[in-house]
Amino acid sequence: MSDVFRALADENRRSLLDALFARNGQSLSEMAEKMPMSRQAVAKHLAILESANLVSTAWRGREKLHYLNPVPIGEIVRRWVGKFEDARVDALTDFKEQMETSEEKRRA
Amino acid sequence: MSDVFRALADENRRSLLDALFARNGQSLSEMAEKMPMSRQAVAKHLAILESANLVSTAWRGREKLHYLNPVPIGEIVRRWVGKFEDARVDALTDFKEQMETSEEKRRA
DNA sequence: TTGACATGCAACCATATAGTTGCATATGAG
DNA sequence: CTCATATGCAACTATATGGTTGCATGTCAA
Repeated sequence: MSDVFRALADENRRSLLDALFARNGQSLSEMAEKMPMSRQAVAKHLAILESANLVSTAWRGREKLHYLNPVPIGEIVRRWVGKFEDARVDALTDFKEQMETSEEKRRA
Repeated sequence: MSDVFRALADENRRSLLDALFARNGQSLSEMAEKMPMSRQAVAKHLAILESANLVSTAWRGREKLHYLNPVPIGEIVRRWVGKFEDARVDALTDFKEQMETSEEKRRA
């Protein structure tokens, strides 16, 4: 899981996912052309996405094709984030109560 | 948005969010006690969470209290991740088709 | 077979990040 | 007032990260 967040932390890697979202199954060179960096740099980013299981790859001859991972990647993130989202309203309540409490303390 | 992912990329920062989830409105020292690092290190992490809008703070006297941000933080992440999740089934289809295509090419 | 193309591997570099320590400042308690 | 507590600020360090370049390897095509 930490791998997923780390992988998503980089803007360039999110761009790569966007590119695959636009057209799935692209080769490394293909993706590298659109990015403002060397092919090797892109290869590293894709490797990180792959090891975070956000992207899976398949060889076709000498080309390495990249696919948005068919595994429900989002679930991991959503589950973790969702936990906090569910607490949202309570948190707001806590926050306001706390603010009021400190107000009272100040006046006291 | 990139700030959010970057902020979440660190395990220690996720722990801090967990700690606030367990008990909202803790002071810096309070949170630092539970973490395996100096108070200053924790302060930096909390500052990052705060600037990513994941945590908001309020002073009560000399204590700085930390709250899970009442703003729907999850929305950002969920929306972004959800985009890819929606593409999940299609991606799987693409992937399989591509595999089969390369099979055929190989046999040809 | 030979050459061009696609990728991988390794060394290297600059900067960002996560941590430290030491000291300064502000507030609450006695 | 004075002292302890809570936090902030700044300098410094080590390692991680994102990028580069050069060369090796593997595969398709003529």
